[in-house]
Amino acid sequence: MDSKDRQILRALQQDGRMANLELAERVSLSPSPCLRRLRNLEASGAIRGFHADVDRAAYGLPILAFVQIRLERHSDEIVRQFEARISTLAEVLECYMLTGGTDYFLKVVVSGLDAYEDFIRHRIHTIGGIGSIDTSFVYGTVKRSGVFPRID
Amino acid sequence: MDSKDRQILRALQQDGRMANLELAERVSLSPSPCLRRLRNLEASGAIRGFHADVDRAAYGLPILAFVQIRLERHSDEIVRQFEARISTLAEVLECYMLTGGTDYFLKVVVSGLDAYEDFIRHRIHTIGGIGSIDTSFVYGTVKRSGVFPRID
DNA sequence: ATAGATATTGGCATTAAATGCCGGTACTGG
DNA sequence: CCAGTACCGGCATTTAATGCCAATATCTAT
Repeated sequence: MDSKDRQILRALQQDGRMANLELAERVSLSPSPCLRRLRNLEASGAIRGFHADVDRAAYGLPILAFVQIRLERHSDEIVRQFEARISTLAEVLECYMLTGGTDYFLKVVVSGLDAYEDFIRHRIHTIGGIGSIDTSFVYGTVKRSGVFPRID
Repeated sequence: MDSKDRQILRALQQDGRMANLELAERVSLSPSPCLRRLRNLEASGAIRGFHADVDRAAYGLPILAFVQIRLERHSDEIVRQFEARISTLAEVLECYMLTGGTDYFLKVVVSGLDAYEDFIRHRIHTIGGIGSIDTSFVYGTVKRSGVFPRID
C-alpha cells in the first residue's frame, strides 16, 4: 500500500467504473501495472467491492432515517438476537455499534411514514430487549463525497 | 422505472462492476436492451455513480466517527458558513441535515485519536456558531449491505 | 560504492466485453 | 382491426481487459 495504490483507491471512490485505461493515465502508469495493482487491491481486501449509488427517491424509497437504539441489557443472548434480526431486515442498509449513549446506529430507507411506522412496530419492537429508539429523519444532504483524504 | 429497472439497480448495488453480459443474464434480458436500460438509468439520474468500497484501515484511516452537531443559532449566515466549511473538509465523508435534537450528522474518518482531536479543534471549532458537538466512535459493524429492498 | 536479488514497469498479442445498428415483436390507443 | 410506439434480440464493429515477456528500477547486504 503505497501512495500510488491510495491514488488508485481515491480515483475509484470517485468513479468506480472508470476504465483501466483512464485510471492508468490518471495515476501516471501504463495500463498493465495499473490493472495489476487494482487486482492486488481487490485480492488483499483493500477494495471490498464496487457499488452503484442509486437515488433513493427515483427507486421509490424517499424516506431516509437514522435510528439510534439502546438495549435494555447487554446479555449475550439479547445482543446476539438483536444483531441477527437486524441483519435480516431489508430496510436496514447499515448498522454500526457505537461508543457513547447509544448502542446501535441504523441507516434505514422506507417508502413513507406509514411504512416507517410498520417497520418500527413490526420489525424492531418485536425483536425484544430494546430499551430505547430515537429516530432522526434526513431532510437534506450537505456533503456526500465518500472519497478518503490524501494521507501521503 | 419498472420492476426490471429496479432489479438492475439492486444488482449493481451489490456489484457495481458486474459485466453487462452477466447483468443481462441475471435480470433475464439479452445484453443489448440491458445495456440500454443501464444507460437510461445513468442519464435519468437514478444511478448517481459508481464507487469503490475501500477498507478504511487498509487505506490508513482506522477511526470512523459519527459526529452530531447543533448550531447556536440558525441564521442564514451561520448556516451558510457552516455548510460551506464542512463541504471543504476532506475528513468529512458525509453530512446530512436531521430532524430532532441535532442539526447535522457527520461521518468522519481519521488516522487516530490525535488526528481526531486536531480535526475538532482546528477544523470544526474554528467554524464558529456551533452550539454542541457529540461524537460517537464506531467499534463494530453489524450490517453494511447498501442494497435497497424489493418494492415490486 | 557495488553486485546480486526482488519487485515493478511497459509493450504487445490475444481474448473478452461494450457499442451501435437493424429487423422483428409485443403493447396501446383510436 | 389497424397504426403507431416502445422495447427486445442478434450481429458486426469498436474498444477495453488480460496474460506474457523483456527491460528497468529499487532494495539489501557486503
